[in-house]
Amino acid sequence: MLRLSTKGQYGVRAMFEIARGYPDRPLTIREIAERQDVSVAYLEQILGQLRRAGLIRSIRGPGGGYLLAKKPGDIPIAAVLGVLEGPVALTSCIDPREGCVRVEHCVTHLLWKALGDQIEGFLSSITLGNLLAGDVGGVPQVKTAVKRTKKDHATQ
Amino acid sequence: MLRLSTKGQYGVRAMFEIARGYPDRPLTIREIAERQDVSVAYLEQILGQLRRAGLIRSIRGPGGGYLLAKKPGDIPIAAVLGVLEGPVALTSCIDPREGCVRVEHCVTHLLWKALGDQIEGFLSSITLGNLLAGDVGGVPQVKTAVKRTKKDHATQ
DNA sequence: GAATACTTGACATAAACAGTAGGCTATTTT
DNA sequence: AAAATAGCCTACTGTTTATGTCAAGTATTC
Repeated sequence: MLRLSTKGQYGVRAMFEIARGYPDRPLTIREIAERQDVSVAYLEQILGQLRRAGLIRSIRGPGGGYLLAKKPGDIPIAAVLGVLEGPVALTSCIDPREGCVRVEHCVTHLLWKALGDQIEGFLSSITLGNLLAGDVGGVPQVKTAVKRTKKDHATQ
Repeated sequence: MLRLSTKGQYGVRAMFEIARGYPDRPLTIREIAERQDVSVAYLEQILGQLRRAGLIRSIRGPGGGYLLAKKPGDIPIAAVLGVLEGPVALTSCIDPREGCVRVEHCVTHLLWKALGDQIEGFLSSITLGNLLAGDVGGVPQVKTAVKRTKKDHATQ
């Protein structure tokens, strides 16, 4: 369940490659494609989206390529995925572009909303900088996001 | 990004309806279908899977219908979705049924793994019982799951 | 002005999703 | 026993989305 599209995956991996060269060395599409084993043509599409969104910038002509538009630490994974796949919207019920016709009847609405926020929060908390440093998954398990009965106070 | 299939959504909603009748009143497919506005034929498939997985049990003949096989508090949402959609596997890289050919090269592997665990943990922490009680999303934002570098101390 | 590299949009294919259809079996009621 | 009720099972199909490919063009540098 909940599979991420390859587009999103490739996008993140491409950004990672570009980040490695930051700040001086522009990477050509060809280099990225080879290192991450993705077709050049497909990458063009992906990088195009990311560029238009302002996450990277391109330099044309010989010696050109792609560069990050900001510092790696300022680019959360959520931003990359947001550009390539739109907002986290587990159900059409939640999607801001559609809306829920039956919010008040929809018991599960809150559930999907909460999970979506959880995911969004997680992806926002991790930047390309973290990825470069290998700073991922430091906290294996997070406390439950359910408010249990009053007596159980969050220990953290 | 990360859309949940309707099958999973319907499944959870159906389980919720069944849970409302717990423990005495069996619900017919027809009732569930009407209340949750899903086709009977489609629901049959879904409930069949849930039944074979042991989450619900059925009673045939007049007066029959579906009942929860356990207490609502013992059925986490993760179990329902797991049956209907398989394990959380954001990437084929993570899917236990496929496996990753390039684990050590795959920088993002850890990232997807961590996110998957996060989601799994969340969905495991919420049961049908919580849903019945409206106990969802009590904690809107969870602390970041990334261990930041020492110099950048989290301001919040 | 030639080489390099990015830009754009149309198109092809395959897989997954979402749902339908139809017939069958079990149980209860009359 | 017959009829009515309710679940059980499998196959099929239309639609959408994902995943790319291809071809032709534009900008920049050497």
